Amino acid sequence: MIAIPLPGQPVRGSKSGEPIMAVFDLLGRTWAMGILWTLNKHGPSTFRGLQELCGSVSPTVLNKRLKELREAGLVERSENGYRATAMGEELYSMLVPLGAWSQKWAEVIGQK
Amino acid sequence: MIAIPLPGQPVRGSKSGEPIMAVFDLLGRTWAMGILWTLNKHGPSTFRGLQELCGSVSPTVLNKRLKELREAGLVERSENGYRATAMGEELYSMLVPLGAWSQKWAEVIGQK
DNA sequence: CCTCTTGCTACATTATACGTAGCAATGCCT
DNA sequence: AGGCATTGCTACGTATAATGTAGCAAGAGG
Repeated sequence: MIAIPLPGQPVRGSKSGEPIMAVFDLLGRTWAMGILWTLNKHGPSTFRGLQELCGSVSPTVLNKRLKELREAGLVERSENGYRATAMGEELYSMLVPLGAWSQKWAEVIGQK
Repeated sequence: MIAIPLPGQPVRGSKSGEPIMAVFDLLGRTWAMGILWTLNKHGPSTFRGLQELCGSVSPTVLNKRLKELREAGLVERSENGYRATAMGEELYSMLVPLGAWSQKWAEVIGQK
């Protein structure tokens, strides 16, 4: 198994070690952005809570993603379950514009 | 093979059909963001040119991603090779802040 | 002790990604 | 026309990742 993507190391998808490529690797795994999105939108959640909020995520993948996100310092465990760290919230805030963009994109694609 | 992720349909990672989930699926595949990033940073590139710029992408994956990105209306073919569409550039502009964030993240992680 | 919830792990199946090889088409150049 | 280089892929075998169902160990509450 390839390691959890961290800056300064070759990652799945790129061998340059550029931080942005580590981010792309980290986020470019099933449910990674979805989990970050959900955690920030709904606040802290338990493992099972996240499973329900995400709807169709298998516990295997959820567990892997949570481990990776925790190791990357974006998610941590609290008394209320998993929650985003300050870094995680910052990253989330950069994903937020994607939400609005995706609506627009949906319209454009739909018109084809 | 699951279809190319489009809004309004269940996608890999989510069955809700929300556009944002389609975006997460589309971008959450190896090299998808990397290609978008490279195309916008270096301008239009040929297939082989992209292969070199990306460094370690296999033609199989590059071809798949390009097909998906074209179908999603983010990339198109021009006389100078592949290039980002207006929509693609817009999406790219939302990824740009990630570049700066990733530098900061690299420092924080590195200090551990 | 029994039951419920939580946070996982096991395992078998399917889907993706990787990497090397190479082919068909086009554009030179002689 | 013949030969060579470049481009945009496709084939194919292997390796890695994701899915989905089942279920177990630990803790809380009665």
